[in-house]
Amino acid sequence: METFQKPTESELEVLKVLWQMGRATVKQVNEEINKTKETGYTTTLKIMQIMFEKGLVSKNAEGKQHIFEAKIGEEDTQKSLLNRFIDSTFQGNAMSLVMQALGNHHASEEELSELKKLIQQLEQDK
Amino acid sequence: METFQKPTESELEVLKVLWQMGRATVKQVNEEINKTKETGYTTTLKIMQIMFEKGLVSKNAEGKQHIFEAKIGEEDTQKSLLNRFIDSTFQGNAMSLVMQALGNHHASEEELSELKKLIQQLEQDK
DNA sequence: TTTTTTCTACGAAATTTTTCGTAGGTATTC
DNA sequence: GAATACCTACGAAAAATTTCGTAGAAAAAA
Repeated sequence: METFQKPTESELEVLKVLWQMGRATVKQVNEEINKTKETGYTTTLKIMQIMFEKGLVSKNAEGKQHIFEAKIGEEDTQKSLLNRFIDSTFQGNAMSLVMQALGNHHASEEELSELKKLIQQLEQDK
Repeated sequence: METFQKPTESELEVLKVLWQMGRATVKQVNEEINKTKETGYTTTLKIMQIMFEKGLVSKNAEGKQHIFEAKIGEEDTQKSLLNRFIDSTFQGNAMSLVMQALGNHHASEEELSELKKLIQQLEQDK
């Protein structure tokens, strides 16, 4: 996993759209974002230009418009942000985060059994 | 749990110290923070003054100096920030966060058995 | 080919967060 | 009681992030 600059909140919103769509124009990204939050086209464009400079996305001219793609993966990004979050908010105590997340959010039976499977694996890897 | 404004990164650092120490002066907080990150006294003071205005901490004059205390609890704050984080980074998928956290961080046997206990509880509460 | 529409580039304004200098007040020391 | 040390208040600068207006190029329509 390559290291990358921490994306800002706005950048993360863009990334989410790109992860979901694969590749998209500024217009498409902006439309998606506007489903949640009113944002001008040039605002989204600017964010994406900055992201390009930072190497978070790639650009591909196709006619006059540019097609963007995320250059950092969803899992890698989540992992990196998660580590930072655990450090900053849970004092590095990952288990405490896990317990809280489990306690506060409803989990289906299926999810729980998947989780148990993972725990078994972890126990074996000792 | 009362709602409160999201603390910024710097404010969170102050809160961590206050949670740990219970009550503390600006000087003490600043010294703690300086173990990780060089920061001027007035910087920390200003942050804490802003936090006071936001209602994140309480102040108590004792002689010429002020004693501060966190007004929001550690667990409540973690919970609130965690929910926000799950939404912003994991698209609301708490399980996905749990699995990643478990996978990336070493868990002791004790922690794992505690976790299993929690899962059992959750299964019973169905 | 002219007009209109659609995009990007760029720069600057607005906002939020962080940092710090300076002034002034209170206690302590000499 | 004057000098010194220690704290807080305040305001403003600096830095980071977000927002948007305007200009101009490319494509499409007329």
